[in-house]
Amino acid sequence: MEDNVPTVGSPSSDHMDLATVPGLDFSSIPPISVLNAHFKGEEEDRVKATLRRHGAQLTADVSKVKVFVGKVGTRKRAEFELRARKFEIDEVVELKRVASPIKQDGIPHKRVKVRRSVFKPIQIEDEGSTTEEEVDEVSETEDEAPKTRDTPISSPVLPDEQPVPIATPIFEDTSTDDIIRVVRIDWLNECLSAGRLVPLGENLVYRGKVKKRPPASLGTDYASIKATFTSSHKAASQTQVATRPSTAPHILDRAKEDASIAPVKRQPYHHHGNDGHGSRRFEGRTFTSSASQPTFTHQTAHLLQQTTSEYEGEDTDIPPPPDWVARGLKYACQRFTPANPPNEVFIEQLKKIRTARTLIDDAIGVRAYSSIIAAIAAYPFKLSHPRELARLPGCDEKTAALFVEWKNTGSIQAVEDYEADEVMGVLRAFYDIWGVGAKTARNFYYGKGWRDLDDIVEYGWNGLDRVQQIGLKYYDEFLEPIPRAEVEGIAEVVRQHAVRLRDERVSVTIVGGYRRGKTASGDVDLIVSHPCLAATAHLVRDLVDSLEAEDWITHTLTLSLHNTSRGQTTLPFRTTKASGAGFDTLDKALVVWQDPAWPTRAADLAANPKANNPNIHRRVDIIVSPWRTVGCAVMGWSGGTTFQRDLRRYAKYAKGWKFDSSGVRSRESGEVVELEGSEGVDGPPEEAERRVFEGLGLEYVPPEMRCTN
DNA sequence: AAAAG
Repeated sequence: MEDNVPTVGSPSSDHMDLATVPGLDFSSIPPISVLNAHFKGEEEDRVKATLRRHGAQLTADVSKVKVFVGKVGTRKRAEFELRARKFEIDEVVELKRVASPIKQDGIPHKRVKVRRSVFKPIQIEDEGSTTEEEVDEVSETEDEAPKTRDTPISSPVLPDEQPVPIATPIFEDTSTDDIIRVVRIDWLNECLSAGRLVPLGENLVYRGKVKKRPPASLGTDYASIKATFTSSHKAASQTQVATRPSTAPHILDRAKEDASIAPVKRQPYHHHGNDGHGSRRFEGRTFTSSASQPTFTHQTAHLLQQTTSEYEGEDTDIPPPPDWVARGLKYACQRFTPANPPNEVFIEQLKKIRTARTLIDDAIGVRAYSSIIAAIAAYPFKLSHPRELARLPGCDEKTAALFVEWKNTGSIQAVEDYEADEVMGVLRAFYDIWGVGAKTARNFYYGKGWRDLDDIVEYGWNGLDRVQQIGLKYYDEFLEPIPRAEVEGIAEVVRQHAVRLRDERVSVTIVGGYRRGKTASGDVDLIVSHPCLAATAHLVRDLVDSLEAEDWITHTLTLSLHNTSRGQTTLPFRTTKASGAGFDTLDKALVVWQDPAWPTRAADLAANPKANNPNIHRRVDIIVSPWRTVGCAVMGWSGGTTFQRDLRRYAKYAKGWKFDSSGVRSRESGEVVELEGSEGVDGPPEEAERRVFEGLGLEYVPPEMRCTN
């Protein structure tokens, strides 16, 4: 496909032609620079070469550049790129566009959608690794990005904006202002196919007046990082003498700036979040995409070279790759991941970047970082050289660059930015409400204009659903870690009730973080089972009723009986899409738990029948599994998130199966694969779990070695 | 959209 597609004029510019088009001359256009975001491989070099061959004044000098070209789909993205390069744009000259529905009403959801599809996240090198449930994931993965526009393709620029398109020089400005433009790369292709300069039209994504240009840069870009990195020696000679721009004052400045525009509080109906610059400028900071972090890009080029040169000649000191790397095992379920790995401190930084990705609702970025984190967490040596890192699955030179930055400066700019960003703090607080995800958190901030939890309570309480109200009511309590002893106590209560409801043969297995060995858990996850198939039918409901009757359960957040209503069979493969990635395959109750007993209870109640129970509220998940698939249930609920995701991917790609906590099916025939026998195993659920590992062809991984998060 | 790992 690559070679057959006509290259010139390819709208995505993926195939910039190498030929020189006679008569095409860019020399009249102002100094131009290429935005490297979203470029793959040699692409950026090809674009630059093409421009150069046609006489363009290519420059890396931020004091001169007037035009940026790149894969930039939206105004917002353009703003971001400029901001990231430390341009201060004083005034945005709005491009008037015809009938752009999104622009008209500025619906935040749509903006998010558009923006998200525009940037390309860290790439994971292995073929299908970004996909778990490929249906919904592949579609939102890369490539379609540059084609996404926030205006209809045909929407012309209004006449007053570009008076007489063809006759007038394309980049002429009437004013003496320092005008900067961001132009979509497609324009270049259109020029190439036309054989002459064509009007910018819709390819002019952004135009603004520069208030302040950034200090002179190092002129190094990402391509050279890659080159340096891959070449492994002789880096020092290319190293330019340069110091890292002092970031501290900059951050402070911006923090101040941010504070100054920071919201007058309590204006729930005044949507200052949407329309002005106010909050939009917070979106898509450095952490939106490490693929395009010019802030550290040229700094890092230097740093990486520096590090690489520091390590020159020490290649032999790099430890041989661990067995799982050498054998090319790329799934987290194929290796041991302990709780406190040697590179924990670095991993903490990456987790913050991932959190930022979560909060900007960038699922792909979250997955990419999760893979990276999981791989590093399984790496048994303290990382000393970036090249060690880059051989791990999911990691590449960008990851290595982060490592170098962290190693050499003790911090990572993207993390600093995230932590200094007030908006992220607010979003994070909202996200921590049970029942509120990234979308809702963002809507609270950008849509409703709320700035803290009090705002929600004060202005939004009635708009919350029941579950969110509960989440907010017990906000602090749910964030309190639960000690192991208390987890065990809760499990024991559940067991007693289950025994009372059925018989002595019930089993309660504590899964989740507890089983991975955490000293304290965020919630309690229990798998309840019974060797008799009939005994587990409707058991969740019976349990909830019973525990509620004794005041252990104060609220039921969700109760699902899907499995029972299906006759407790393994979730069918090719079911309706709505049944999702397997969340509601087993019967379960997500409840709020509280110990009903307290020392002075009797007296308190005597004095006041409505006396308050002072005990802390806890989140408890009670999952009921039929015996014949408990192994899958226990396995599916014990690992860290990435372990689980990779387990599904492994089952899919290595076995052609669909793994689910309610069992395993063949993707080909749709038939149940009975890894635990048709009636389940004789031993305890842990024994059944071992059988599942065996059946999947996996080495047993003890739960304490599934700490991929 | 959100909940689980």
